[in-house]
Amino acid sequence: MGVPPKLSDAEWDVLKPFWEQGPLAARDVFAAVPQERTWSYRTVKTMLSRLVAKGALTYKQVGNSYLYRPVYSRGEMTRAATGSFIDRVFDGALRPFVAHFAESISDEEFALLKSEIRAIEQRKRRERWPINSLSGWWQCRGRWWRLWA
Amino acid sequence: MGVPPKLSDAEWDVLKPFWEQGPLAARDVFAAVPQERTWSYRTVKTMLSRLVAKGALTYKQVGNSYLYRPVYSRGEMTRAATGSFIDRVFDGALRPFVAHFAESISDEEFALLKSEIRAIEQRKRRERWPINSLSGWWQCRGRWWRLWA
DNA sequence: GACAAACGACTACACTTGTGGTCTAATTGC
DNA sequence: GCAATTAGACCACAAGTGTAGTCGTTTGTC
Repeated sequence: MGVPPKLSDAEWDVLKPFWEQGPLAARDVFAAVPQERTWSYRTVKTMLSRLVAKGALTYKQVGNSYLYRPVYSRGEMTRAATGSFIDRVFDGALRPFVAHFAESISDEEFALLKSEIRAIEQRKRRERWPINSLSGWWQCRGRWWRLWA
Repeated sequence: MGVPPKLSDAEWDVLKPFWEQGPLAARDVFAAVPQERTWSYRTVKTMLSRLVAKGALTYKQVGNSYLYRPVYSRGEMTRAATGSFIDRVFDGALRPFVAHFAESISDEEFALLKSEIRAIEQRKRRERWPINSLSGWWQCRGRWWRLWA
């Protein structure tokens, strides 16, 4: 529980792979981080520790390394981020945000927006973001480890 | 010229009054800043200097004080901020942003969004944000000063 | 003309962020 | 069993941010 913490730019890049790939060890995150970020492995480690300190990640010891896992779903994090962004830039007012947003996009994007709206209207389904399909097991060092008992 | 700089949370609060009220002196900004910010006048001064250093404000000496003026319009700043936000949180992809956004809002907000879209579709006007109506003159210390010759 | 008020310049200082290094203990390969 | 690798713990350091203080000069007021 609690509220999703605010993340910096770099921290978002560290967190995103988790939502796509499930729980990861430090070395996996290092491999998954965007190439534009020419980070050293150490830097990734620092990021992970900070994200744990902030409450965005938890970890579980597996063998002699940590397997990290996000605390919040992508939906929760983006919802919080979008909210605080609108607060900061638009004083929390949705209307100018929408107005500005809808105006600054291209015609194609605008068409996309409309069709998206229509689609959402029709099927009001949840779970648009792929939720980590955690199998509950993880292979490492030739063994299988049980996760999140 | 140039690209709008990135602003911190507090800096947005300092900049907003300019777009609503036109050029301001430090004391006016101090008066205009949201009350939640229980800033000292000194803090506002520091913010102003930093915004000048960042290229978000310019100033002109008027009497013995500075009259500050934003370099970019609100539209330019919000466009830049929205872009970098979508980059950070949604990897620059508009579609998930729209999808997420449209899904996380309430029914009323959703209706508002649709009506806004329809309105925008009909009158594709520019200038949604009130542009500073700079008179070119400013009163201070009992005299009128010519601005931005 | 003197003095207080106001203003800009410069300084301070703790916290966060971006980036990465050292040290030591555990693990693994041979 | 021992050396090489790898992991986590802890440390470093510059830039940016939030918040404000001091100092010297200008200016409005009496």
